[in-house]
Amino acid sequence: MGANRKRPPDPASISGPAPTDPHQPDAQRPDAQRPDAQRPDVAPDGYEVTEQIGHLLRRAHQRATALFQETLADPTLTPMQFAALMKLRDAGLLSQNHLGRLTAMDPATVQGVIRRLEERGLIVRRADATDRRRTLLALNPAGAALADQLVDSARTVSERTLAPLDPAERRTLVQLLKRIG
Amino acid sequence: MGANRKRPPDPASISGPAPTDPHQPDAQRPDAQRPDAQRPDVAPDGYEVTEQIGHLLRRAHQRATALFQETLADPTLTPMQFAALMKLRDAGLLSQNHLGRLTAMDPATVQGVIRRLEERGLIVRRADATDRRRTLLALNPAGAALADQLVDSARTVSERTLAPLDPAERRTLVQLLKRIG
DNA sequence: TGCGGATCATAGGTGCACGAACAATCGGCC
DNA sequence: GGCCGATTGTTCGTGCACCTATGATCCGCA
Repeated sequence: MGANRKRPPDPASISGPAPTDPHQPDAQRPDAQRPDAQRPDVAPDGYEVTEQIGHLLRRAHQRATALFQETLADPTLTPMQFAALMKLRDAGLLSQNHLGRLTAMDPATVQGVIRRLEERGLIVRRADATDRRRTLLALNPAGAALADQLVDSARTVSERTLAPLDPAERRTLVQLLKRIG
Repeated sequence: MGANRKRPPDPASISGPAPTDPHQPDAQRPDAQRPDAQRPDVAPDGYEVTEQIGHLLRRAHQRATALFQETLADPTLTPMQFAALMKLRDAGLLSQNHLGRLTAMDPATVQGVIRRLEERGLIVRRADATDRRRTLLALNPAGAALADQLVDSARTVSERTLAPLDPAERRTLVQLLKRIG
């Protein structure tokens, strides 16, 4: 994520950086044979990074994030900012650490996410009277309104992300991901 | 990723930041009811961020990365550095952009990854004589040796990541991810 | 031959992710 | 009542991810 999120994205582009193209001319170019013929040009064993589960998860997450950016009604919100917003919408009031646990964010990451949301005037922070270590977070009216307003397009994000799959496959994927997540 | 990758991780810990705990006392604390009773404490509509495909992919990728760090024989290598190493092992010689396409890395990201690999003395960069825009990349002997040496533990990473699933489920997950990735 | 579009590498900027280290505070237990 | 371990939030440092903008180079085509 990150980057310049100040401009509505091109609705035509669906991709992240590039779709892991399987084979381009490069490796077959006349002078690209190998450094000194010391390396074979295919894996000596069958290991293929691109086929590994870690890489596939990264790719899928990459595409999901790209779709989020180009589909959400407010393209200036990042996925994590949106997640924090929605969790606060449900919970009403949360400490930073608890928000982090609910959204699987590191405390140090929560720090940055809520700081930016506060700077944008979407949430308020106040000290917890009963536990002076804590900072309580809540949406302010602007944040609450924005949250409500974005739900529809957020559903579309999920819809578009799962678009290549039929309903049964979608359920299967979700279940499997929950088990390895 | 990132952080201090200078110390072997605790083999007991398998998690990322925290397992998205469903409900902790916080939201039910006496004073944590709601700001001014202006927000209900459950989603007014049925939208649950944590259930969305984007969040599940992020969580799964998070765990896969954590397992990578604590399983790979060389814990100082990041997933992307490792991926670059393996792709160069297969291809022998690649331009930076082509490496980026093969591994789904943005050109700007490739920049940083290969710079660090070069600083560690694992790869060499030289100008392409036939196309002066390009920088060709190749493993040097140290990089080639390291790459060969890490394959085994890399297989273990995938194995551990998929551990909760039986063989049929693993194949299903991989196929579904390829279709949405 | 020369021009315009495409490609390659890079720099600068923002945001997420996470480990480590801190200071303040809380809480249980002697 | 006081100490010690745990929790909370923060800062710092590193790395990935991606956008924009630039300059150099390549290539097809008139």
